Amino acid sequence: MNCVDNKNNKELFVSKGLKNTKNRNHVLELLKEAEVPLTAEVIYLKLKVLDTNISLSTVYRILEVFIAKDLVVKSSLSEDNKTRYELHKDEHSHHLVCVNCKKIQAVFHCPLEAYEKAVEKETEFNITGHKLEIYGYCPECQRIIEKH
Amino acid sequence: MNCVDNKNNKELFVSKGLKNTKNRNHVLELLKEAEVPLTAEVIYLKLKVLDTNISLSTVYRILEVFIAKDLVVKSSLSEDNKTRYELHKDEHSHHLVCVNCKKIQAVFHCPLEAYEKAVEKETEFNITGHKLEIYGYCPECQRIIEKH
DNA sequence: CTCCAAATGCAAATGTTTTGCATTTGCATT
DNA sequence: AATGCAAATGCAAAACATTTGCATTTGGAG
Repeated sequence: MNCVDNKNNKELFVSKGLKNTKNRNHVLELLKEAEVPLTAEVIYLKLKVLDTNISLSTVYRILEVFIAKDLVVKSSLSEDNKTRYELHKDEHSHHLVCVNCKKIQAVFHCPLEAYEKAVEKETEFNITGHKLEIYGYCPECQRIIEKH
Repeated sequence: MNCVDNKNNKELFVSKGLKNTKNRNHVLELLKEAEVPLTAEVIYLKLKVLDTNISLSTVYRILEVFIAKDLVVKSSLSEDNKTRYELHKDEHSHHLVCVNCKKIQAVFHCPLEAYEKAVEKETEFNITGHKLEIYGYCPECQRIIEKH
């Protein structure tokens, strides 16, 4: 089983051949709670605040191994040059990014299955996935901008 | 008019309030010829070869001003950490990336207009655009992998 | 409890992108 | 065509994000 759905962390780590460490638990918990993809630095800072002493390179290494084990995916085709990370879930969603305040919000339902099949036919690629990000102005920023 | 379609460079620069410089012409030409988004470094190296002496920071600055004037859009692939740049065209396309050899190929036809409208309704965002990347194995890599 | 490979922390190295500043260039104006 | 000035450029250094080397610590198998 590839995805992080309903499983306790220890069981998950063991099934992936990973040691069950404090740091990995913390990072995984943060990612589970997160509603949007997080940068390595944000993870590092959040854990610093929660007393935990983790080093930034450990955060990167944990994310790297999580990716290798298909627990996490890199996400964000985005503007800033920071890589963001999120859990690899079965139910896949996309992100709506406010171009003004940069707020990120998840959008469920993805209309691309049929499209992938069509592209597969047209290009002879064997399609394995896609990333989609949608940009626009969130309701709050629309109001702010209208006032000017 | 926002997009780079049929216009000579000088006219385009003037209409955007930009000086018509040798470097900007070279960068714009390269982007016009490119079939896939280019990194700043690739642009720099290609121009070096073509005798032109440009500095890497100038490449970055030109790309920055082209983005500000809506001539260019960033289109970073999440896999590598290099930002890529391509012309902002009216006819919009997406990219198909081989997860094995990293080859990039454009896909025309985009099925997302209706979806954008639906998301707009659902979220009250005012949608301005999206980025889509599709991943898979290209025909050549499929063959190579089958052999093993 | 012991032991060893795997995980971690820290500092230094890398690779990409940005910035400061002195010099050059495009172009509007004589 | 010559002049002046803001904008553009080159180069070196700075700023970031990410990765790596190495000495130390830790999880968990035996």
